[in-house]
Amino acid sequence: MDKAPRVQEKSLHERILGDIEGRILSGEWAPGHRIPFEHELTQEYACSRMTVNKAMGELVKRGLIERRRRSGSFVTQPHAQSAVLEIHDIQREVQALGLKYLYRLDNRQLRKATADDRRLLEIKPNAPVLSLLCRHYAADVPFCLEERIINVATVPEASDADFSEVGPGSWLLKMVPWSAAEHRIRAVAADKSVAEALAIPTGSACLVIERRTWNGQNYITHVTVTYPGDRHELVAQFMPSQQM
Amino acid sequence: MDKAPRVQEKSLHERILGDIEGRILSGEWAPGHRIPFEHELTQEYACSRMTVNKAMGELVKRGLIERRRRSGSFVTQPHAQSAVLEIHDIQREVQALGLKYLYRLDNRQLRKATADDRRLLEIKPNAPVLSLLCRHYAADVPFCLEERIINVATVPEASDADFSEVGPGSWLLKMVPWSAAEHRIRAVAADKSVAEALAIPTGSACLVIERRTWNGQNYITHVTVTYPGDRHELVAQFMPSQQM
DNA sequence: TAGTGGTCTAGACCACTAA
DNA sequence: TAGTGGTCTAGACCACTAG
Repeated sequence: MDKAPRVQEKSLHERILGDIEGRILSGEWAPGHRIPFEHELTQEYACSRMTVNKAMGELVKRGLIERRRRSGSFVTQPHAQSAVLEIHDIQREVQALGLKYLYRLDNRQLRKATADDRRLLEIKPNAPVLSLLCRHYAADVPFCLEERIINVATVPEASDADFSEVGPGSWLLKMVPWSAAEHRIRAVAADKSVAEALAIPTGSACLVIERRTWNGQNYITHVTVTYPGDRHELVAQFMPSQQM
Repeated sequence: MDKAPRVQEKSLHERILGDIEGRILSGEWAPGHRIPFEHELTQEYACSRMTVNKAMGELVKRGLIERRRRSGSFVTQPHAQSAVLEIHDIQREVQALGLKYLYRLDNRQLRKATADDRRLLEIKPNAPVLSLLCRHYAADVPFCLEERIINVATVPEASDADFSEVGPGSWLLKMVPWSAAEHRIRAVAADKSVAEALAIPTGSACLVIERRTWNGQNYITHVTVTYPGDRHELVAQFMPSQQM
């Protein structure tokens, strides 16, 4: 079959996807509505079933429809919001703000895992961990405080790195592949030591991001990053999925 | 028996996807590495190009590879961490904790947009907005404070709803389709009015989530939810993208 | 210009399940 | 049992771009 190659047009499956998504988001097709069968769309768009199927598969991934064999495809009920939160490397983050970046290592300690370490990294007693305390500065003002433990068994090279020049976050990102991370985000009042480290009043509101990174077998590292609340903000963009 | 086992076997494109993803995450294929051409994978897996192509397309969406015509497909540089942050309906959130949920509307006002409203919703001067102030309780203790404005032009039904029984969040989720949302997350110290509303000391650290929801054409609503910092935590799980 | 990926076709068989 | 979606095939043409 010949096709008219028109310039600068969306591909057909994108157009089908967009049409249906538009009808759902506009409310024209309410939750529960059965959308046309693949073979009907095949006729409507004068294309093969594979092309329709690709669009439908994407709608499923975006959570807009559910498909049931023998029944058809149905607009889903409104779902919980999920947002994509981008958590950047701190150095990049500061430099993206156009500010001078400075890193400083305050403490470095190679030791046996404490009870806390064991809980955070889920490792055995006496397993070696590298404990780091460091600060990141933006324009010579403390930007955030980083408290990190590294599971040395999973990153043996870490025990040789001194982290006096390069932050452990950037170093790990380059050295270690990881496959999953858990984040916890909360607000806390700065205690005395945090307040001193960040040069803010004791009791100030701080945004704390806790992150634990997993390589598929073990936890690699646990980090707590504390930002002065009035100087930092996390931005998350909801997207149905990835754009096509 | 030669018959395939009842165990749910992955489809072929999922297996290809998993194999390649595994090699990338394990570091076997470092960033910049060129992965086999489609026609090579076609031979390796003894399948058609479409099947390989489906897996490759998914790897692109997950941000693990980049593809260039005439050059091939390459493992991308380590990317910024992105995490999927689920933001739930507050009622569900409280009930999921096994606590009694109570909702209370403190203030409801239909008015012309102020300068602030215009900035937040990107609407014209004097456009009508519905302004709501309400509180959510868990086990009879204030759980969070919700300050919301609704763009009445996009949700005319809102001007008739009184929101004395149902929270505007749940109501909107049911009534209005939306396609995008922006979130801002920060830590702030409770001012006097917030402190009173949440029954916490003035100056306490609070986690603030600001969200603006878009229907593809206009902003529908802007909401600021304030949680006492010591009673709430956001949890985000990193995932490469959507699971297949 | 040659080789890659992007897209699409016109079928096919199968698994699942509502009727 | 019949009809839906899930997956796959063995081609094809085209756009893009490195060489």
